[in-house]
Amino acid sequence: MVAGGCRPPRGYGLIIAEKPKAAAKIAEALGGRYARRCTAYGVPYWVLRVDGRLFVVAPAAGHLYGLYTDERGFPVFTYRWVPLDVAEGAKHARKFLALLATLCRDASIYINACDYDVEGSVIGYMIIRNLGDVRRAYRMKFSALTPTDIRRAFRRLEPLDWPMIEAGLARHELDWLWGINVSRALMEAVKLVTGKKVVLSAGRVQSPTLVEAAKREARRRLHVPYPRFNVQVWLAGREGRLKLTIASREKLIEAKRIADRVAARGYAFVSSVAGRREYVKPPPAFNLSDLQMEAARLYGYSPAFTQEIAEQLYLDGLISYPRTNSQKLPHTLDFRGILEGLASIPAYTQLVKRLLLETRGVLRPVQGPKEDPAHPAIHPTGAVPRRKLNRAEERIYDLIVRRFLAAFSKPAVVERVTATLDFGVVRVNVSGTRVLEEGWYVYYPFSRPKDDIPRVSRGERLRVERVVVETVYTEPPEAYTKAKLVRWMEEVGIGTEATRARIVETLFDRGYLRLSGGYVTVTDLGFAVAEVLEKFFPKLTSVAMTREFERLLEDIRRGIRRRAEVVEEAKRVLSLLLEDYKKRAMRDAGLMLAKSLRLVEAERPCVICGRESVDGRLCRFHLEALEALKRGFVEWRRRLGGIGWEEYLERVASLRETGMWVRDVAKYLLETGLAP
DNA sequence: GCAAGGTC
Ligand SMILES: [Zn+2]
Repeated sequence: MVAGGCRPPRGYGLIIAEKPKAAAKIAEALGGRYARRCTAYGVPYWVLRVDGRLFVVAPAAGHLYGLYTDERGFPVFTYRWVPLDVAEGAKHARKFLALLATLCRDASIYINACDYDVEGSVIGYMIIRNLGDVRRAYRMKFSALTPTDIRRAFRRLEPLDWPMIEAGLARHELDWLWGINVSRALMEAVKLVTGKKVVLSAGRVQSPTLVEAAKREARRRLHVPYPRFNVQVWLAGREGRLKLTIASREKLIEAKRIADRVAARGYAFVSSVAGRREYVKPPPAFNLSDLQMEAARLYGYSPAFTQEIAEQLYLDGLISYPRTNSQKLPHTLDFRGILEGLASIPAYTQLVKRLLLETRGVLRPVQGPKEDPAHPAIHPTGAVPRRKLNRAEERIYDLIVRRFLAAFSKPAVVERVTATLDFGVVRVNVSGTRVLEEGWYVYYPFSRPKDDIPRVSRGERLRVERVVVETVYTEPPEAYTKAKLVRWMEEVGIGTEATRARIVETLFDRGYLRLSGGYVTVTDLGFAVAEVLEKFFPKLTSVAMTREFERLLEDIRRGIRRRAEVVEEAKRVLSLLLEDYKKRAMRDAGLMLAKSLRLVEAERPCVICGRESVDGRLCRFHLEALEALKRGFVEWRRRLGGIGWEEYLERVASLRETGMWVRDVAKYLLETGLAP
């Protein structure tokens, strides 16, 4: 350890922060200029005096302990807390543990100053339990890492928050029990059937996500496009030409009737042109998933990549903590200081100047609805980059800065112009927008709409130059991107800001998902795991399990239930499920999984794809596709007013919109000439 | 080797 003031004499108070950045803020808030920054084991800590008493502020780095077992096989119900380098091989944890072990030895009291949430309670508690003494421990409770909040929390130290700790411990145990046991159940099943070791996994968050992706993928592959008939017209007016779809009908005959009458009339009359002003409020500052969505939309970045970049910017001191759900910028932040800092970055000098003029120095940001227990929305710190940012860093930083600036700006004024065109048989509204006042678009141009108002005037006669009936086809549901999958997880409330992108990547690492042209597709293994889980462990495939856990944890926090009873109940439920599975279902599950991996031959292969068939001819996917094709034929005949089976198959087989399994079956039927 | 949760 460093000499002098960095080795305080026995009897100091040890304040444990969740991370180095938080430790620095706490030290500064409590010790001001007199906080001495020291380093040991490559980890910073601070020594300071408050009212003459000596304190040391030292950081953890998130969880430094995790659950671990050395038992093999399943069911496995015994586990213990061990240092994270043992539990997960997390080498970086070692130096933090080493420092905390050293500092805990001579401390007289221990103060858990980790983020005030269940995980923070567990992080601090495990350190104090293993390296210090819980009988001399306290909790600091603050909802933001601002000097005021920190000082207030320090003056009002509370005893250890046992209900919160117990809830956090229960969360870890429940996830471990379900996750480890069901993962092993999957792997053992494959091993039983093939003798091979394949890494498979399941869990409260990853499994509902996999099932969601599989459902979407199946709907896409089973999509039978239906025809629609659009009446398109080319018009000529005083201000130029325009092309419009003026009607869309399911039945060809109806669309044709409209087209004929429009052509016969030869003109359209502009019966009205109306403009309506809309005030578009600036969006709030980013939370992590908003940032991930924008980076995906604008630059095609995956959520995990965006997060990695944001974390680096945070570590470099350029932006605030990125793993936040908050869309709020609390007034305790030093807005003016941040803006002054940004003004010294050439790219933002003019924008900041403009913003200060526009707001006349009254800095009141829009606040979004989403909240976070520990961190505000992502914002720049105002620090000037001390190195050249790479392209991705520059883009992400730019998005964050601009979104922050926009939050203080005025609404944009957009005019929506709607023209009503009268074709005799139909009246059509054509609308478009134009920006009248740029407002916040000046700072955040990425959401600015294009000017596209219809160029026609009231009372004008537009000449119909051409009329065509165009056949279009219904589109399959949209494929997920990684960012959309992360957003789905957020919407249904599973995972956290810190874990969602990582868990999506886990599904890829397991071979459940693949990327194709930037879109998520589900592999045969992914479908098989989803099917096995839904059949044998349906609870784990539903987001309802997270809701149930939340209720249980809340009960523990309120003292209505005890951790031990909640954990015992989970073990009981799992024990029944797993014993039953082992006896009756494991071979079936193993076969389903092994066949999807092509480790086992199908007994009666699907004539199209070789997967196991249901009826000796088609697999479950192609059988479903055949059913969809038959239903589609009825609909196509209704819409077209008559079409033969073979022509129908030919058209469906050739359409871009057709789902893969449907196309397979259509082609197969055409080749073999088999009747449906 | 397997979860989900922290953070580096
Ligand atoms: Zn098949």
